Amino acid sequence: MDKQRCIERLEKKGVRVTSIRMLVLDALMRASRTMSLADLETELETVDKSSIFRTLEVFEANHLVHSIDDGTGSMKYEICEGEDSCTVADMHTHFYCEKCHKTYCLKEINAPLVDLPEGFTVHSVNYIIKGICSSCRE
Amino acid sequence: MDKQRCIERLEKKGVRVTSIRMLVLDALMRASRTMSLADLETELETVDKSSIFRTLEVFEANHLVHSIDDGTGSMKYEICEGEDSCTVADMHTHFYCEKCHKTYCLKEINAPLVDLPEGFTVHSVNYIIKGICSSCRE
DNA sequence: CTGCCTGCCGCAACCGGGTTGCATTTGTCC
DNA sequence: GGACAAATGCAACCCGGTTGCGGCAGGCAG
Repeated sequence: MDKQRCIERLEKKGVRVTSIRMLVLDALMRASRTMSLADLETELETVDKSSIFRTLEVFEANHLVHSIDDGTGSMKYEICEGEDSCTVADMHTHFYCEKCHKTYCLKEINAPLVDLPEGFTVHSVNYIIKGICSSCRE
Repeated sequence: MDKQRCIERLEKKGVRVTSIRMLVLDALMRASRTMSLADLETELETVDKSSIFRTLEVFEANHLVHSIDDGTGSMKYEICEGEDSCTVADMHTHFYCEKCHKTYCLKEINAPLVDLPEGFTVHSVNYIIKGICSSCRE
């Protein structure tokens, strides 16, 4: 685990450093894709799910992670790339594979933004494509 | 209630006509926006939620309605416009108001479709914008 | 008409993800 | 060290969705 890097990141956002926060942050940093609360629970056997849940709350409030609802019924969490907070323009596309049930981050593809009717204010955008991923179709 | 219209729609899809199916279909046809299972439960006081649930399953399987996950934790249902099944190209944008908690169908705005990396097959697209709707910002 | 069979429906119980209340532990500051 | 605040673990709860099962209704055969 890259202890130093975790501590830096936490301190940079003014989040108090604790052992659990290190564990959760590290797991998310190592993950190549999004993780659900259940994923984290499995990986961090010793940690209670409510602690993970509250940790994620804190992380999200401090723009360390953002959450994605991929429509599977369980929220996915992903570490924020930029050092600063994620804006609407930064939101990227996610792809949910209906076969292997993984949610991919297509970081290189920004979520498209359509024009809204008069009077609508945008806070966030959620763009999920469902289908079969490249490794599942053989 | 436009009884005749309901019967037509059901028969056209080969769905057996029952009183409950009429009620659910009618409620959805009258709705100007998406409805959740809970919304339907409230509107159709006399009908059990499991019956509504199973009715919606049948409707969805027969392309009478489609479901949208707006990220609020409760699925929304919306009557299919076209007489035939909804394709990816037909999917339109939805807008969730964080103040009044309603999900709007922006029928005139098709969901954008981005290019995916090699090997990914698209089945469906979910495009939700969250923010404040025009009637909530005064 | 009668009986059978299939599908629809209501009830109650269940499930899983998320959330909360509360007591305990940990950490910080003086 | 002591006091106070924050973080954590545990257990219970909540809510939307889902299922098992028994009862009912409607269509069809005899």
